[in-house]
Amino acid sequence: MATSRFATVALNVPLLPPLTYRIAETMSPCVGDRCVVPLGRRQEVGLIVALSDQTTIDPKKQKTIIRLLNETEPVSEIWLKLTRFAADYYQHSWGEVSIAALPTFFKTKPGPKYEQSLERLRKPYKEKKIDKPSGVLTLNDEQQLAVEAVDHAKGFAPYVLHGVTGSGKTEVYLRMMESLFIKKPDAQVLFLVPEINLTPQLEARIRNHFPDKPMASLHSGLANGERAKAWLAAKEKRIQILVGTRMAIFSDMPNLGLIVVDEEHDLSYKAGDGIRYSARDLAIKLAQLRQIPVILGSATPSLETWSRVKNGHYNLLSLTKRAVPGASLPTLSVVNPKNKKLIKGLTPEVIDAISETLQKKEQVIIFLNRRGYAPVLTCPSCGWLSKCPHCSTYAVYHKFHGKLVCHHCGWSIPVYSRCPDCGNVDLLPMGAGTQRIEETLEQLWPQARILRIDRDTTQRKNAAKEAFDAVHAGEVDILVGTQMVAKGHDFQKVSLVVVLNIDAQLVSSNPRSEERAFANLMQVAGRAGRFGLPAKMVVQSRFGDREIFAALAQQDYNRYADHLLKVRKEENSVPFVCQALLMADDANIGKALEFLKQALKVGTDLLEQQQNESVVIYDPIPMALMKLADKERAQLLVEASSRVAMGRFLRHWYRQLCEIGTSVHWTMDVDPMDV
DNA sequence: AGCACGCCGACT
DNA sequence: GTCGGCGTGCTC
Repeated sequence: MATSRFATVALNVPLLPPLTYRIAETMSPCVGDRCVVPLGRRQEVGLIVALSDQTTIDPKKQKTIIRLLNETEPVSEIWLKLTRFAADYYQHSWGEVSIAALPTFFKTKPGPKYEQSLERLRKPYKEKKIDKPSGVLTLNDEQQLAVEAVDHAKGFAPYVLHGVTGSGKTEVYLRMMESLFIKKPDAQVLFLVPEINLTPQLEARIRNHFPDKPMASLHSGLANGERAKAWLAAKEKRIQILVGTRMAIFSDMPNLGLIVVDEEHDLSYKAGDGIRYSARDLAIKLAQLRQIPVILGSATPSLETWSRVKNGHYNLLSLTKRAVPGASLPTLSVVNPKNKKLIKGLTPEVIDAISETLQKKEQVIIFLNRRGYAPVLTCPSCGWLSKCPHCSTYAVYHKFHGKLVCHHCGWSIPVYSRCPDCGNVDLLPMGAGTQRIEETLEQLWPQARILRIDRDTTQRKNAAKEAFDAVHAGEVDILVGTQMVAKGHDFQKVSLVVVLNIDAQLVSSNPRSEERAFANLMQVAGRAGRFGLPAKMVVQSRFGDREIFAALAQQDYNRYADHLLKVRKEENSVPFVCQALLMADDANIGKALEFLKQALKVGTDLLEQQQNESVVIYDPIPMALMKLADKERAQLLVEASSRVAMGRFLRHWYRQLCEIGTSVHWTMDVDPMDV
């Protein structure tokens, strides 16, 4: 076979399509190989995406590949297709996406110890101890049906596994994997999870179930070397099961036979910086490219996913029964704190319910989505407020560390002993976070054993695990914390769940906010009454008559999802429209807005020229959190009636935006989560 | 994105 | 006279 003379190379450069390089006589590269090429004055690692015998490039411009990096197999054609799709969809160059998708080791120019490092990466994983061989659980009929449906699937087959908490979704995933391995013993499985440190027992459970299937995990908590190792092991088929966070979607698994996206509604699947991709959406694309099944699992599927079930694009697998025998739903009561005598923010109903539960020697969970002691510190004499100097928000008072901390930019300062404006020594915390509730609980029930779980108490490695273990062991009477208290743990003796301060999420301007509130409420409700104890849930809210609480009382996701879809349809909101967000930031909001105004003008002209009537561009507005880390931010919302129309517009618009070329920094977010 | 080139203000 | 500010433009 004649060797090609030119290679087209994707490089991590914005806007730039892959560039064509000469191939030295001594090289015989493949599509998918990495290489080092000259680019301007520097040298970069690129990815060969095509080979050819001729080129239209001016010979004076032509340069030659410096080094071919083919000590590892080239990336697969499907991997290239996936990154190319992501590049087009999220408006970046192919090179930006494909190079960024590689672990650091594979995208940096090889140093003198490159070969040794590669060798080290290929060292086999240490055999992990198996705690106990897992017993064979009997599946109920719904679970059995779900497993069989996927077992019989041919080619690309997207499924939604909708199961209430405690309905045994994990067991179903395991059996789906099992039946794949029976048919194809060398198959690979990609198992995506939102955050790996909150699911420590999941990995162990998979390992116990498949003791002879090599497995690895891939997430941002790993060192660069570990990431490269897992990536390479997946690529070289030395592992068959990869459990990972969103970044794992860019693994190249040649024998991939099944993708699982657990808790598919979770926001962490959407990348918030750099290339803002959705790993869940790319998982669908990848399954399509590989012609395999993909399972989106959740107790509260996102409305995007639910609407695709409704219009027949995804197959629904329902688990309606709690797999744990004797498990019951908590009875819900919503208490309006308005006009009530509150004791440190707690209504009498909540206080009584806690006392009762403690008397019965059962456990209480208190869910409050706000960490710290108080969201703001104030001076009653002059009105001073603890503003963050770098953001348009307040610094949260953390009493135990004696600090004011900005939760947005991380700025922190030892707390003032007197008001910095007027010198008054009596500064007053306003509102309550988890720390303050913990303190209140200690005062009201001095004999109770209280444990707080939030980002502040779980920073240390294993801290989260130890805390949850303590709850399991029954060493805790009251567990108070943020969303973390709601993440999949089987607490035995919880018979009361209290929710404080959910109202902010019910009156937000973000259309997805209420949907998220519901997911949080359902999840935390699922913690109670797992083992036959009659359980109660008390929510403090001023909006007790809303549909959300009626649905929550019945644990009826379908009812609520259908209701929300109807509302969204009437409002012509997501998922009935596609959105993209253009965000600009600058030290000065005026400059950011000025850029967006130009962008609006350019976009409007473009739409006219395209005769594209299915796209609407709204006026630029300052963002809700206008100032963040000394940058003032504004945004421009674009809505389209279809992805195709949106894509057509964005592609041209993006080019023109680059040509505007102001000094203002800007980014684009396709399918944004925070509008 | 880098990294050059290039054309105007304040410095040894 | 040069050092350096960041606007503009290119990278096979």
